[in-house]
Amino acid sequence: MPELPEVETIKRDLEKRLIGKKLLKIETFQEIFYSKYLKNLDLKTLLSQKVKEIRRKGKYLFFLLENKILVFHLGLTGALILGNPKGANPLFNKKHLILILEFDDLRLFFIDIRKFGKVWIIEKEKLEEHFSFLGKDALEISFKEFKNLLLSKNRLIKSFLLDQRIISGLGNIYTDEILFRSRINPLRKTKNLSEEEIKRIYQNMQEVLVKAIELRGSSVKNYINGKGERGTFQEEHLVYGKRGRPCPICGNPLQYKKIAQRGTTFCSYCQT
DNA sequence: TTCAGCCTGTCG
DNA sequence: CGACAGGCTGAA
Repeated sequence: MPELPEVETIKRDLEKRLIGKKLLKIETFQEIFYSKYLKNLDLKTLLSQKVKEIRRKGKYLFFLLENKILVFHLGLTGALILGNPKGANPLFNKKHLILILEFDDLRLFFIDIRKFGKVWIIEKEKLEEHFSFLGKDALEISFKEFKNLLLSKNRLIKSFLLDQRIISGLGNIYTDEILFRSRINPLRKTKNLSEEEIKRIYQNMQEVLVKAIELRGSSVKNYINGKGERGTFQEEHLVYGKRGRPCPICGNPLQYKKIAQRGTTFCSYCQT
């Protein structure tokens, strides 16, 4: 579900309304909640703290409270919605509700159909330490760093881009879109890429992500933003979810193959 | 580096 | 019914 552009959209929606608000109450709705969602529990320690800041790195969201940090990872189908998700949101179903965070005059709903999401609480000073495993955010990394990382590995470019420990934020939609626009076959090994090819990948990565954020993310199925609305970048998808359909450049049917354990759609003629 | 497994839903 | 789905983990 949410990749960098979707998580960024949610972040922007939430920070607009939550900064400075005080957390008054937390309700949980799943029996499995404590074991599955929360790494270290004790939600009570969060109460009566104000939201100072909301940050994102890769696909992680951090709510910085006064002396704790509440961390979310939305997995495949997690959603964070301000206001009551009933009504406008067709996705809403009580059995997918995981928790409600009640702020001064607002309620934040965390819902998750497939329950692959995660929530945990960390100490304020431990943010760096806990997330040092995570690679630089795809929008923050420089071309030079990107190129050096890429040449230091010898892996399939698709699996390289998906590996959150190297660069964070890309998932299956955006890697396929970036590789198609860069005319690079997802099976290429990183070490064999030329400077010019690396540049294409880097530039398309920046452009696709920026454009997708502008359009408030891709809603293929379940994704909705912090206001409970769909994004529109799916209308710009050239290959993702279009296997068998004609390649928008050459017209040959788009190929589909499992690469790096993920369904991958690409054009074997245009992507070399 | 592969692979099942974690879950629920949809589509053919 | 099987195949597949915006992700990630831990074990073989």
